[in-house]
Amino acid sequence: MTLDPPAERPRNAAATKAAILESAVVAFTRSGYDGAGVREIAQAAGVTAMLVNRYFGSKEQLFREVVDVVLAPPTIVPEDSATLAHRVAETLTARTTPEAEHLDPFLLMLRSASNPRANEIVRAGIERYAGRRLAALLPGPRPDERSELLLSLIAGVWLLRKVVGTTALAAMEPADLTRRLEEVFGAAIAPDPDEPADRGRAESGGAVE
Amino acid sequence: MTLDPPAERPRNAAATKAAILESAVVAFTRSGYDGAGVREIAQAAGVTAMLVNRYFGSKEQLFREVVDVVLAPPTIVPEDSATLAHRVAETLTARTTPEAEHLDPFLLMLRSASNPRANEIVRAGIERYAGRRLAALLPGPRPDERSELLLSLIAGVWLLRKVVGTTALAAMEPADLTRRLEEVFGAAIAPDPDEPADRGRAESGGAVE
DNA sequence: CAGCAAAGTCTACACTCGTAGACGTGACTC
DNA sequence: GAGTCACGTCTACGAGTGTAGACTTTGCTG
Repeated sequence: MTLDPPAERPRNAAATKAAILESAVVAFTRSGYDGAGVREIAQAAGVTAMLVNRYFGSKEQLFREVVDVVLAPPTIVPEDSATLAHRVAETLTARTTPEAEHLDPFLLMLRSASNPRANEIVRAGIERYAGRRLAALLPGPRPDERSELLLSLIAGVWLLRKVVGTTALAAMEPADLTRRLEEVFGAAIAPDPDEPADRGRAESGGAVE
Repeated sequence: MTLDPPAERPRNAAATKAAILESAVVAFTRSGYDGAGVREIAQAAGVTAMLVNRYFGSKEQLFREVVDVVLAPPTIVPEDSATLAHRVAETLTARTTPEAEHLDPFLLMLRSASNPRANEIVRAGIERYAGRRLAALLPGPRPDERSELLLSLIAGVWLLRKVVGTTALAAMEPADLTRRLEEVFGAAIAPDPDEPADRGRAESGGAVE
């Protein structure tokens, strides 16, 4: 758990700032941008609310840094695009079981979608990190469209299975769900469903930097 | 548009209550449960904030009625399960184009997901209306699982394409998106991907490993 | 036309939120 | 060991929220 009891930290700006940031990640992921209060974040970090604004300028700036921190490391680490659908399906299933308490970036996105400012910050982050990184793994034309489509499907499963918590989907047998999601994701990222192959073929293999 | 200018309505309890409810549908769908204020809802209906509580008891009760009103009519009206994937894909694509301003129940769900109370109300509504109705159309075993899975995928597309607004997905060619979504949805609701057909058929024994 | 219950409004309360400025206090340097 | 500057806290403000009770006005009915 990331719930430190007030750990009597000696005075250290860097450590305190890191503690606040970590606490903010937890709070924003659990309650969303509007749902998490500055005082609550500060208390979990063992400081006062004012220090949050002193180090991060404002709640919005803090959220911006949280999004960066959370989206920067690769969430999905696929080795090759062949087994991508399977691996994503497997990971997603595991992280969205009722018992799991994984703090996923998707939760942060879902729970902050109601606030327009936070939403815009998340959108920029998604495109800059997850979308681009995923698109680089997809062969065929228009990889960005298929990568964002895959992200959207993943987000949807997170939403209904873990946030909203609809019963049938939440209680679904992991093996069954994984197998079915693999089919679904495969259809989403397949190079071409049935359209002629000449459209936008030029950029195949164009690795991003 | 549902934005009435204060239309000088004569005193009529039923009409006023209906106006408040309609205004609440718009406000909650646009801003979510927390984002929409009682005063704002009342003003759009041409009344004072107090009247809202007088007629609906509380904001939460109002939201409950809104969810009922919004989820009761069938959003997706498929004739048969064969063309279901295609029709859903088509409708979803049309409603999530950047130009469209359709107030969809999915938006209400997405934007209210951050609030636990509202979330629970939405969950109950989804299961009671959309999930059950959709499941009735799906042949094969465990239709509830596949119906909720389809709903989750739809929600995900709504989220990224219309709420978050990621660029590639939002700008995607409607025909391309429809075609691809049809494949995806087809994989989600297909009676059985590759598992033997005897599983889940006889659930009286409950021998699910 | 008069009366009266219903429809609608006004004022106000208790609370939470993010944030600004003034004020202690700790740890490191000479 | 004393000075000093960064680190951290305290008090408080202004705006916003949902809601309760007392008040006023309207439309219907006799």
